[in-house]
Amino acid sequence: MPNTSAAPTLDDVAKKAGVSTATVSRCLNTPDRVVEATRKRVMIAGDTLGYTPNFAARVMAAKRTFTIGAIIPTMENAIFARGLQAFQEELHARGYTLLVSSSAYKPEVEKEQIRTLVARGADGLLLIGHDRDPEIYEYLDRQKVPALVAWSFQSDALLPSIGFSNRDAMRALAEKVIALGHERIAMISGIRQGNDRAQQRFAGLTDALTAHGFDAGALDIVETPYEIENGAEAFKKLMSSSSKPSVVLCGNDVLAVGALRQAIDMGLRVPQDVSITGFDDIELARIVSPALTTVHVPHREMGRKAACEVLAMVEKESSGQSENLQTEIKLRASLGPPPA
Amino acid sequence: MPNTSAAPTLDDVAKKAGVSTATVSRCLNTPDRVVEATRKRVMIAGDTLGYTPNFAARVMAAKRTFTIGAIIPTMENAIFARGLQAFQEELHARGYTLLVSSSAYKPEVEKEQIRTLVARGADGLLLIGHDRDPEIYEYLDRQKVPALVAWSFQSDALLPSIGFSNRDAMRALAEKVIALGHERIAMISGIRQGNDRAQQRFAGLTDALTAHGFDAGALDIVETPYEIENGAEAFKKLMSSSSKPSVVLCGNDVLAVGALRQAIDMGLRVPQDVSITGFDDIELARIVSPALTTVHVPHREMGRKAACEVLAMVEKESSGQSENLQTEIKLRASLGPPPA
DNA sequence: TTGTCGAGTGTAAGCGCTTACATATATAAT
DNA sequence: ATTATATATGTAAGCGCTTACACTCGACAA
Repeated sequence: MPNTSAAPTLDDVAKKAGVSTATVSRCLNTPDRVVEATRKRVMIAGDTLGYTPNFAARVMAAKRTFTIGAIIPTMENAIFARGLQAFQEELHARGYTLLVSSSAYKPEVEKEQIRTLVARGADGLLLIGHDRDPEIYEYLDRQKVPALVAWSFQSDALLPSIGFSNRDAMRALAEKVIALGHERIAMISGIRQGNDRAQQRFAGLTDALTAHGFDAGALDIVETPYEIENGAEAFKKLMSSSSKPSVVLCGNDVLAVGALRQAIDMGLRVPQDVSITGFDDIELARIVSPALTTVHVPHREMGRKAACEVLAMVEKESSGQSENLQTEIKLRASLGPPPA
Repeated sequence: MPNTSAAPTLDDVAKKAGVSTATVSRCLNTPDRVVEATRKRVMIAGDTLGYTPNFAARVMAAKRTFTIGAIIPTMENAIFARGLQAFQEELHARGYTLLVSSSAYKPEVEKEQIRTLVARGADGLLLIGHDRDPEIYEYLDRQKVPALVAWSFQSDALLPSIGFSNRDAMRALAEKVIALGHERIAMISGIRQGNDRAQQRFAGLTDALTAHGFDAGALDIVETPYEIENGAEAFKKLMSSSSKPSVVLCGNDVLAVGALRQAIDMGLRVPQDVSITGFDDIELARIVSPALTTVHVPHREMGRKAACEVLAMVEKESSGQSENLQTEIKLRASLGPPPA
């Protein structure tokens, strides 16, 4: 009795077309190995039946999913959106599908999601940043799932990375700030624990401070999650300290926008009374007024290159080439010389 | 010979623990059907081996994936982010995983992704809006995959929906605008083709215009993709028309922010010279200055309720209840009376 | 004592596909 | 005509898991 109520299977198509299951399978996977007439018959049978291959079955048999998993810290803002979009576009062009999850910046959530994606047969993984439980690296190794890190370049890390030096970028920005004459410098950082980008950005700032004879240890810094409101709150806190900063460097644009908003709400003029800088150069940075001075990250290039490299690893053409992309400082209105 | 190089399977665990595969499976799925001592032994064996169940195999055997798929038009801005986050949180709390793809507002991409998600065994689907090729509904029906629509409420649609009336909401906003005395009204709409939200928002505006004796046919409207730059460009175009509008209603906040930016760049004061409104009330709407008057959509509530309803459908407790959520007009600084 | 029952575990049959290998048929070379 | 070779298709063995069903064994009632 033919399979009627449930979704049609390859077997149904084979019967309908009067061929074996192998032939149907070949029509789908290696069409040039089937003669035109047969293929046509099979395709028609498939179409009339409304056949869609069962993915799980295919995966089991072929041990390949043509799926790449990506775990990003957040989808709530645009920080990773553009890069991920480029990543996905490149994957799609090469016949792969992207599965995305967000970890909400929580290491244990990330860990769980890595396992989930691997269990789902992801052929490769894209992770953000290098700082995580070493157990995870062992696990990936054991499962033989290639993984690549983005948004952070580190040549000596366990995983290859396509990214940029958060440290150098922040240092370069800090140099500009110092060159303008600022001496009362403060920072609003994201939570550094488990986040190497935040750590490196902080380190970049202290590098510059130290290089110019400042006491980096005395740096006024507030550490807070990457949300606009937190940026605002942190800014308020910094401005109420005894040594009001003349410039606040923020760990990313989201925090900077929060700080900016708060500055305006407090009646401060930016940059006449206080300067504010961001990091990442997301769209938001150009939208706010004054526009944010920030570090431009080549998101799309990073996403695209990461996709190429992950696929090269998956297809065993590469064991993982790292690449350090160039960032660029975007000087915009939110940064000016310190008040006289 | 034991399975050494590859990832450990349930069989390996069974051997190591000295039990049958059935028992290992039961330990994982119905632990209370296995006696304490055995279970412990199995768990230890699994842990030492670093065992992770193979998802595809599990799906094949159990015909359930505990996965819900969602296809949203874009991840590039925050329009769907908050609602999706709530959706995902609720799913996670109920033991389901969310798979997200974005269609870039392209119907054919959405179609392909629906097939992909179904093939991957999604137990249920979340879609945005009602306007799509009927073939898709037939397909979902045939595959017996329950689907729910969000971001748009329509009681007579093929699929149940948890959303709000885009038409009523836009109409209400337009009423406010008209009540302020505006007579030269223009709109920047998203692409309406294949997007019922855009269609309905447009219809809401014409409803209000008609109700107040305006000639809705003469409405100055620019249709453009939902990107900030497009909003800016559209605004420029509108302002160069013979009848400069005194207010521009935008199809969403992203377009409105672009328009606002452009207005400022053109030296126009908002709202003294021109008023601008948005739709959706994403974070951005409160960040820009002046803050955007917009329609507040209960994103989180919608996401959470959609999750509950999809799961009810998946678990056959419901055949799909629709719900019309209330929106609210947020009057902020970007809307004022027309210039004298 | 014997029989009944239920709890705990094992056996083995698939789930829907891919693919190595076997087979059949057509074509070319001798 | 015969054999070699290439091309097209079929056969059947899994992939790693779940689960219906069978089995064993001790507790308990008759």
